[in-house]
Amino acid sequence: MKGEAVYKRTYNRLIDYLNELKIGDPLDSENVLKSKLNASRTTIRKVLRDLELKKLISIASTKKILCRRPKAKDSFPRAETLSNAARIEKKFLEWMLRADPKSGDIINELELARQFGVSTSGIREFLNRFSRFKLIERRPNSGWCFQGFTEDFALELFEVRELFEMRSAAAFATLPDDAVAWKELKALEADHKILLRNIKKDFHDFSDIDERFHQLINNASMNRFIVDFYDLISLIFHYHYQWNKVDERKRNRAAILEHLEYIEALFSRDPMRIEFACRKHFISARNTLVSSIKEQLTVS
Amino acid sequence: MKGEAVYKRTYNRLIDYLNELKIGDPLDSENVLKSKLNASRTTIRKVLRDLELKKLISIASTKKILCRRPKAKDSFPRAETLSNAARIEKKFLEWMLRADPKSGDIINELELARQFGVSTSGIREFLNRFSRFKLIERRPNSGWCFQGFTEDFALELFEVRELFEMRSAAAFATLPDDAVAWKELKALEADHKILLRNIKKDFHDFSDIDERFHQLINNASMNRFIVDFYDLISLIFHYHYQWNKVDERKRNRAAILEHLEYIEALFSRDPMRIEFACRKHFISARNTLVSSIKEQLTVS
DNA sequence: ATTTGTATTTTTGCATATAAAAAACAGTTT
DNA sequence: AAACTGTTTTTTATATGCAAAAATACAAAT
Repeated sequence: MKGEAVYKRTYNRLIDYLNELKIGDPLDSENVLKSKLNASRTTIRKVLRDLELKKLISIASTKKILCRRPKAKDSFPRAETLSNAARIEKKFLEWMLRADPKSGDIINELELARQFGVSTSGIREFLNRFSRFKLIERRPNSGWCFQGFTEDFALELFEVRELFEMRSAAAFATLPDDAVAWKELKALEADHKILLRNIKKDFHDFSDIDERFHQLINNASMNRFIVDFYDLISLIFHYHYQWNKVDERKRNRAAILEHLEYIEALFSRDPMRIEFACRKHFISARNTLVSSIKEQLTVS
Repeated sequence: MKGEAVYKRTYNRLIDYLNELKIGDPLDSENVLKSKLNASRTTIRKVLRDLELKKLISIASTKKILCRRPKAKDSFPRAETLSNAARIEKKFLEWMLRADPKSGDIINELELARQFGVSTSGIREFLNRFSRFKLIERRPNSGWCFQGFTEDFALELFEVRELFEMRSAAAFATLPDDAVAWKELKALEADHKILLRNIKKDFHDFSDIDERFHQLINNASMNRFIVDFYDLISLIFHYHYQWNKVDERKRNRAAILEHLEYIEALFSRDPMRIEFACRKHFISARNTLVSSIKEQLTVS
């Protein structure tokens, strides 16, 4: 009744591990595997036994050796390695995109459970965790009320985002010269330039690079609350990118240019320049988000 | 299996309602009672039937009338009107104060469930909700790891708190003259002055007035994320006030004076004065918190 | 000292069961 | 027909059950 996601995940990891070996090579001890694969010895042992049954390895009391190269189909499908909780999260986000619930809509645990084919307790636990994003609100003894991704929501989100990132960017500028963050920023700058050259076909890749960039800056704050808040931003952007396709290439190109200016400002370590570039970027990012919300509202 | 907290709470509320009536008066209809007492009609009906059995009221198909005045012992004890979830929260906070878990300590659901005399699912749901405060962290397939109320934690908390409140205070200053917040601020100012006069005996009341004051300011931000963050601040202060008793009167007196200066600055609507007073208050508040954490560390 | 075999105990993750509460439905009465 | 009450259906809050995974223990082997 617990699902076997951990077992399958560990199994796949062990296969990946075997792929690094040559036939005849000995495997690490159970305890070493345990820490390498991040599972309990109990699970490791179960996997090892099953791999022996499949003649992938041979276990002779003291030494385990690889017998044949694993094939692709020796692994479990990735979907089966997801925990129930992860699966529910995925389904819920997909459902949100499809059903596009509006402010005031009520969601009910039983209905979602039926729709997703999982138990109510799973749904309940997920909604409880998800509520930290303030997109849903519990009504005691009744259901959950959808708060809607409204213009107000976006503006409040951006207010905090800007507040946090201005602070983080300032902190970034004071990092010591040998901090790894500078190297990562250099690498990101290069990636931005490459993407800018290939913008015609690769403009979709921006969302990824955008997240990496802002996350890098926010991490410089060394503040768990600021870093944590970026989870919400990521979620919203992931969600929002799904429906705002108009002018995407043009918008992304403009954003890359802003990022490059922002990066240059960071390298200059000049607080005024940083503040200026950061604020400029946020103004256009906010406008993009807000206008796409308004569009969405007129569509539906 | 659901507990009868809602029933008992509604029962008590209905008793309170009856206390407003004279013997022989008719009660409102079920639907009116439903909205007055904030419960479903189902629950209202159950309570009404039970009150009839106890001869407090008489129900004649169409009209319900009060038969005798309710006595104090007709109500249920307040403790029984708490939901299971609320009870667990209370117990957990008490437990935290007593056990004073340190960074790295592991808490386990089963153990807490046994200790609190509730089911593991109740504990699990609570811990899930509580984790938003970042004081505990889930270890998948293992327990929960206590993060500890360390100096770092306090500093990060204060960084965000200051960032938010500076913003809120600035927003407060731009509220229109007729906003209720100004009246509430006036009232709070008076309360501060009264408390200052009676500081010798009433210094304990400061914690309450402190929360009201900062909450009022933060509400002016009109930002759900900023307002929400104050839940964490409240929790931490409630928790922290329990063990830092040294110099409490002196500290509170100083804080009241800072508040009064801060309030005056708000009334002046001068951004510079506000920023100055706000920052000054936070510096001493942070020092108080940090030094009491250090003290706590040396004690244990 | 590190590994493994084996057995046992504990704890987690998830599903299910059930009483309480809410919501929906259907008559009545005014 | 609007407001009220009686009845039935649906949903939530919580406890319980159980398989999977983790943790523990210890002797035997290298």
